[in-house]
Amino acid sequence: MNKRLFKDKVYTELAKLVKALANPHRLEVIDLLAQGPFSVEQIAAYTGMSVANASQHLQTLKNARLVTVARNGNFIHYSLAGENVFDTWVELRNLGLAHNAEAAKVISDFRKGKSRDTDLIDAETLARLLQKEQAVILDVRPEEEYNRGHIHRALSVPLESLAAYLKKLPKRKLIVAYCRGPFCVYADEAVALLKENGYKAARMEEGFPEWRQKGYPVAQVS
Amino acid sequence: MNKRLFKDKVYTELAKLVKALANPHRLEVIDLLAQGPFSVEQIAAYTGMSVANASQHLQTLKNARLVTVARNGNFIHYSLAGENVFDTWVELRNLGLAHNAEAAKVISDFRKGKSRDTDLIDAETLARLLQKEQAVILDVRPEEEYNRGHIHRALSVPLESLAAYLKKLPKRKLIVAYCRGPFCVYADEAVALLKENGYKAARMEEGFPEWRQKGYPVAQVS
DNA sequence: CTGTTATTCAATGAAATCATTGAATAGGAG
DNA sequence: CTCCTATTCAATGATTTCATTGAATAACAG
Repeated sequence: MNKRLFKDKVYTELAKLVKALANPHRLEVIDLLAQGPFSVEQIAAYTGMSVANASQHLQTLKNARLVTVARNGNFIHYSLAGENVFDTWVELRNLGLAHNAEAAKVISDFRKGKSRDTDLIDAETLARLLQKEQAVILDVRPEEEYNRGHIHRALSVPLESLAAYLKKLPKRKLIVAYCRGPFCVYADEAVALLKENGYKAARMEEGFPEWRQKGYPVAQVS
Repeated sequence: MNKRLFKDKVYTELAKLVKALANPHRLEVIDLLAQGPFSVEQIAAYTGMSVANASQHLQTLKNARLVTVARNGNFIHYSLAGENVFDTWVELRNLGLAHNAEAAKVISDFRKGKSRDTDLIDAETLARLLQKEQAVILDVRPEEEYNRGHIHRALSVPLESLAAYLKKLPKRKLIVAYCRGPFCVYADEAVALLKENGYKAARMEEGFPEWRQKGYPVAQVS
């Protein structure tokens, strides 16, 4: 076989894979599916797409073998096709944040809108605090996602329940909120609310999937 | 700011980055630039593009901050914008080979065309052989690339010179050829030629950039 | 079986990507 | 300054991507 023909084929095949990732909606879907399986309807609702549109994007992800399908009664649940799909997404995300000043700015602007100085701690720091029992950890995702797996000792306090839950929290300890990932806004809103009420609060920069990826302690059914 | 608007912005920005990667020519350019800086003319020649077309693709890579530009006399040299660009490319490549059976097949078919049973060894194995001095390592890339950096103790034997070089090689030791990366075909052709002439030969699956990425010993001007 | 619900499919038009062509620039050589 | 060469730019048409719409499937409930 011709050398050039061979290379054309190889890079074209790889480009197909990358093309399947090269769309904002599909990236968001992958980010969401890192939490676990979701139905088309749920995916559409979470990402603000019409169901038909979500379905189409899911087809292209499926054709690229990035997601897998499982029928569950009347529903069809999509999941990431493997650990390495999430790993690649994280790699792309980090590259984007490092090289695309615009993306980094969008995030920091948004955070500034939520509270004057947002305290951010990374997974490594939180792991240390957890070990020394120096922090209360709040999982502010929907309870369903908490039930699928969460940081060891984290409490499930979905954002809607936080206001009612406030008085149960200690004022002296640091309250750390986390949610799905670095782009998830629940944690930012939780921290803002906590601070308004005089608590010491911070958000973990990453989300649950990153925590698990790094091998820190989790509680998980499976 | 609206939550959905924020997410749209973030994922759109990231998708721009991924879109810049989502093209066979641009992937090949990144693979090539992993060897070091090249001029537009060289890039066009190596990848089989017209100069104008290569230039356009380089512009989109530049706009995404994936490559950097440096003027050198009359020429303009493009380089990868950082270590992590190569890391991401490797991640995407691996994901592609793992999830896209078609891509894996194209490669294995091509290798089968070169020799009955292609002996492949990975960087880890070669590192062990190198340490025990049990292999002769041939760098079959163009000499210019060898000069920029190569595996410790590797000999520069560009493919064209291999036939003339044959008699200097020992028949008892294993001869390991490597080139730019897993898609580089020089090494396959070198191994085929070596085997035809009764040598024990294998190719290292990865290329020089991967070897360096993994932290194995290199000789390098810097 | 019939009706219901979740999902997919097919068709459409708007927008973006791509390769080619030929002209424009910008810097070095003489 | 003028010529030369490497690179970029602008315009064109072909192809692909994308969201929307409404119809088609496929599995479950009764």
